[in-house]
Amino acid sequence: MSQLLISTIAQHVSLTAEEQQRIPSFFESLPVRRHQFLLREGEVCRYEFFIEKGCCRQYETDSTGKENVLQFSIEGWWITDLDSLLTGTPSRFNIDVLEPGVVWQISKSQLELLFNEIPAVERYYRIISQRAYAALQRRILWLQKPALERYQAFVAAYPFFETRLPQHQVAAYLGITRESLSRLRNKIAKTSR
Amino acid sequence: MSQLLISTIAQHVSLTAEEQQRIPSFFESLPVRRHQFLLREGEVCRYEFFIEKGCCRQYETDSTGKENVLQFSIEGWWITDLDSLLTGTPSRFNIDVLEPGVVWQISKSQLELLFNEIPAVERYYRIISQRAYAALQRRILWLQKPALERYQAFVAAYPFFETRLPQHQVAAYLGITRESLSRLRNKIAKTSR
DNA sequence: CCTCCACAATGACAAATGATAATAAATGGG
DNA sequence: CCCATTTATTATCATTTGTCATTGTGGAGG
Repeated sequence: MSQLLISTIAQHVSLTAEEQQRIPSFFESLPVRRHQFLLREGEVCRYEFFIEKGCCRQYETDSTGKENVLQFSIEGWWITDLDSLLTGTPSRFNIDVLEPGVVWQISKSQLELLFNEIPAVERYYRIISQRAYAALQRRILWLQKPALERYQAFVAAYPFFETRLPQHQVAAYLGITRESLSRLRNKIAKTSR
Repeated sequence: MSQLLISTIAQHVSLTAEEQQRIPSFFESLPVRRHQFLLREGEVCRYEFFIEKGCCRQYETDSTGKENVLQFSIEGWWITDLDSLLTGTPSRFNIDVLEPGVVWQISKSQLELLFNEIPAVERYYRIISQRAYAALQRRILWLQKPALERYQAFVAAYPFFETRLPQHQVAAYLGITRESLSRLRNKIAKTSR
């Protein structure tokens, strides 16, 4: 039973006891190990994933082999390639597991079914979609600024990632090299003492 | 009569003749002059804007006074601060007019009414929302790359902006200085001959 | 026709960031 | 607990990008 899935949804919309009981039945849960792929570049994305425990990342590998991180996702967050899922086109992204844990997956058709059966979930989905859009906009504005400000904005917005993610993953999210990030952190540490 | 508004929507969904006639009545059209603001930072955004003619930009002014462009919008495109519009919170953005023209505006309540009366428009709205989301994702990946690649990706994706926008506006969109952009263009011109 | 102003290009220099390499430290899996 | 692997730091040097100053250019408006 995923208590977290229900409580996460219930944070934004009201659910009856019966709805709370039925929702998990639309999902499948799966344990995931480190380095496991939930989606590979070139595949069509078939699921929306809810992270119950652990940590995942969505990234592309560019022509030079560099990995650019689009998103991280931890307990209580969702992750998928929405474009591929909705249009049925092959994904440009990989989604893999950084920390082992448990994810709940739901297919496109089951999701539609769930929306029809429990409209509150559709409402919840609209709310978080809108938040995700606003988050992407903020991110674009960060990326138009120098590396130090990007990093500080990131830490301010997501302080828990600071301790949880390897630094080179953070660097790949910020669009800088791990060496640059190391220098920035060193500079910050110096000026603060 | 905005033929462009109808034809733009009809590109993605089917509309009856009667629907085509009714849609514009939910909007107000207004001529706009250069430098006019459709939205100012600190205001709550009240409208979604459809550009019938002309060109607008959405941007923030950061703490150093630098203007960071989030979006450009031309004939057949939409522009608004969705977050402010939906949540009723003050906007961090300005939307102003780069080229004089005509825009059609629709309030949140009229938009909801329109969705209820003509469901095809709601479907259209979902389709373009999804496209806008995918476009933001692509943009984030561009911004994680060096300036030259950002510029080339921009030109490849939106060749018509290349001739239409002042270069310093493009630079503010790419997150680089106008001087850097000028250098990049110079380098490209040299290598191509 | 002239003037003002927005826009673009360029050079010189400073600062930030990337690339490479070497080393140290931490961590995960048997 | 140990070892292989991953991760982080640091130094050096090259490249990119930003800053500042100057000049040129074209167009809008008096």
